Amino acid sequence: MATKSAPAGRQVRQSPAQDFPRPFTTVDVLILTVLEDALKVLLVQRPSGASEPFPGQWALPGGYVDIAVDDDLEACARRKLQEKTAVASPYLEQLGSWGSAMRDPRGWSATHAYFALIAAHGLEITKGANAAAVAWFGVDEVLMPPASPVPLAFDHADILRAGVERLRSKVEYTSLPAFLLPEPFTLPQLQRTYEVVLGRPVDKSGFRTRMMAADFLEEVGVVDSHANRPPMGYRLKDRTAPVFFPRTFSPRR
Amino acid sequence: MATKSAPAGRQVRQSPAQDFPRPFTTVDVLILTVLEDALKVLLVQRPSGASEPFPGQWALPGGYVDIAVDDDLEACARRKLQEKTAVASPYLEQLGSWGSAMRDPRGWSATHAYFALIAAHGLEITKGANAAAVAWFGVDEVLMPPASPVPLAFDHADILRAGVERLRSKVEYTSLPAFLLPEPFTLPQLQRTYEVVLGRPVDKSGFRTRMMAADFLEEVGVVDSHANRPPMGYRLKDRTAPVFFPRTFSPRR
DNA sequence: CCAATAGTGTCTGTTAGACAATATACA
DNA sequence: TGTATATTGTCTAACAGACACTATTGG
Repeated sequence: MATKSAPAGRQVRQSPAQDFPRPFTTVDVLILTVLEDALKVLLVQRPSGASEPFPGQWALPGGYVDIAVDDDLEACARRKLQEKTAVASPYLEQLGSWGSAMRDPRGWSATHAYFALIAAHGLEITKGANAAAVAWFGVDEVLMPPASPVPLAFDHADILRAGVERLRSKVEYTSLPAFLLPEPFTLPQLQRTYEVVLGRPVDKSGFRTRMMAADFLEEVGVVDSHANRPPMGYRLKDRTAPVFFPRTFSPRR
Repeated sequence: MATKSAPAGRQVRQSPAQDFPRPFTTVDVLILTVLEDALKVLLVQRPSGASEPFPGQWALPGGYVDIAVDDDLEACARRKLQEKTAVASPYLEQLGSWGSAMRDPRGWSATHAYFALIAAHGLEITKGANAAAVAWFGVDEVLMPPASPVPLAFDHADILRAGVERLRSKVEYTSLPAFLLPEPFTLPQLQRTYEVVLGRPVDKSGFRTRMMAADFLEEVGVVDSHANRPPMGYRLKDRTAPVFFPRTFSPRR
């Protein structure tokens, strides 16, 4: 919001300062969901051409910023998200950036990582244009030490680890897990999602009072049940941002 | 509005997949301190050459990644930090990245922003190599709406705003302000620092029990005082990372 | 009736927040 | 002694955590 805008007309193509060789710039997206009571990440298989780095290995969806198409980094991330899933407007947050001389064998590169939370639903995963395989993997499996059964390309394991850590810590004091469920969802479902992400049980009564006190849910009528009391269905009042709880979940040790 | 001239002709050597024209890559550093009971940011004046963007305006210290010198993004940030201040190992955290077609008149660019917390002390600010002016500015002054008395170059006001917001929110539940003080510091000094960053008073007794419970301070002997009870001096047990408090500061409303 | 899950009530130990009281320096 | 700041103590209302209890469906 710098009020003074520079004259926009000026087109400098080659100011001396730009003689620096440019690193190449990519965007990677961490697409997370909860499926089968586990936190999962969407991975794509890299092309197998001999000149490609990490041929055939699994990697985060992503790729070069296309300055002819992408207005900004977030638009680029949304484009790549759209290419793999048909999800229109998921929760999307910038995770950080990773850049170094060594992370890509082709040269100095920097990637801007985003993470998206989506509802797995009956979601169709669309194969990439180049028919590359796309699939969900349990994050704990992918990150299993010391040797992952699914070794990721580049430094994508670092990025995944950072994303999962960020999610787990934010879940302690935000409503983020609600973005992992399709609407309408019930409070028991939401609680289960919290438990899956946190990896520990959560007290029912306390959970419910917390959620209601945060005032971010909207009743949308009871949902069907099979052989017991039918639960109330809810949806988010605001799907663009999570709410922050004043206290962390369970500091008890 | 993305479809502007994007000549793919800008050839880049190396492997085929990299025919994308590369955005240029910079790193900017938000150097923050508390001085004269106010949160301040270090700004540098841009060169005044006619071919330079935003000539003479104030900006965050930063610049191009030099792939011949910088091993990774953080090393680049530390280098730029070192160029302006002589501070060896301040607290340094990645803030985020900003990239778009419009933020720099010279073309599609992406910057990786870091923020550093340093003790102002009797710190010597070193003028840049090109003798550019360097100075501290109160962040509230720089960000004053609707028209800042110190309009920043590029989208640096956005970056500053994001950094200050991040700091203010983290201060609610971390020991970050301790990195803004020279060691040894006293609890009243630390409390004052919290109050300056948060912009509101903090209860003395509660503050102290909180700090002691977090167990991140080390006594280092009483420090001189002028005409009253001399306070205890402390230093950080670990200068590399802040501690997180289990609860936010004052949810009272 | 029972089984199973949804949802609410109750009790209790802990603690944040307000503020009062005390400690220690110097003049 | 008084003054100024540092540091500790006390009281209370609020609340998290544990868990028991009630509610509502189908069979």
